[in-house]
Amino acid sequence: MPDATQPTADVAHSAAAPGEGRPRRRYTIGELAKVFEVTPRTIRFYEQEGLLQPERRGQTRIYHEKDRVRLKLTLRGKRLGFSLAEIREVIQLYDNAPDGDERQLRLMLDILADKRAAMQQQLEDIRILQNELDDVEARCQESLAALTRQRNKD
Amino acid sequence: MPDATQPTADVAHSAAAPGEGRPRRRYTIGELAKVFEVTPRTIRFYEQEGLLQPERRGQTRIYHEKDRVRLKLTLRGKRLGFSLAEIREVIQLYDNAPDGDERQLRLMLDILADKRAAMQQQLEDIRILQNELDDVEARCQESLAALTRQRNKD
DNA sequence: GATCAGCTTGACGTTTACGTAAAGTAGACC
DNA sequence: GGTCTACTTTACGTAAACGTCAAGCTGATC
Repeated sequence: MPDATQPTADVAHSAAAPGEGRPRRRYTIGELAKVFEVTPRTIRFYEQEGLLQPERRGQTRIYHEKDRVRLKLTLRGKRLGFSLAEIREVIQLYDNAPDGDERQLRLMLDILADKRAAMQQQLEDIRILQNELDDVEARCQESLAALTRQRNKD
Repeated sequence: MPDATQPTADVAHSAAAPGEGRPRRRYTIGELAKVFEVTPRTIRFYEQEGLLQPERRGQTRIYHEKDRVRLKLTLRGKRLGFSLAEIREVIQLYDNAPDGDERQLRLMLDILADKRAAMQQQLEDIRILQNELDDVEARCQESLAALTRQRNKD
């Protein structure tokens, strides 16, 4: 099932560098994993698939806000049934502002239209499924009410 | 990507039995496959997974309206990122009107609430993703407009 | 009656998205 | 300096959802 749980995803832990204006939060892989309720393995895998590009301090990875946002986007995409490859596409859309080429821009707009159509279809699908759930629930409630009436007859 | 294409799924082919009121449509596996744009293999697999129970005429499968509806439901579920196991659950919810047991009924209502929560989360996810797409599109349009202005300066 | 399209059942292969275990490293603490 | 804990890479394993043969049956048509 597309998991309905969504993390608040804001932890206060690493310190701001002294004399620095913005907090400039940094995360270890374990912290991010805990926050989003995934395993470190998953996060490394996403990196391997080109969805994340954390900084390296020697051998260990250091994640910044950008990475956190990307991970969040990734998990959201997964809840919507996107494959990692598709999510990567979206991410590349997102931070490739193709300023130069007009052909590129038009292509991008086309792709966006496609994604938008997919979203639209999803909305429709959800609407229908919700109706079906309503249906089942109504029948359940009815059965339950019938049972209760039955019992009160005594 | 959750496929945005959705088949109209109404073909006129098999005949109604003579003297019968309703059309009583029947489908071969190939017909269903074509209508929904999946392979026969997929449909057999869904049967193996307990999502479909077509009639058998000797060795060959015969699909009725009920099967068509189930297949449609299944594909809709897939577009929403449900696993086949979860879809089977929903289907069982759908045609198990548990008239008898109160405990069963209450459990069913709980499960329904869960599914409903998942749907709700999906709606939220879609809303957010649509906003992000809007964002990217706006940037694209802006770049494009800038290019056009540039060109018109000549 | 041969051929052909479309159905059937195995059975093994493939992709995706990780899980899991092994073996090593690096910093913090006693 | 030993011990933890949390990180690292490498590598093999696995579940889900089919794809892809292979080999055979079956009804229609030439």
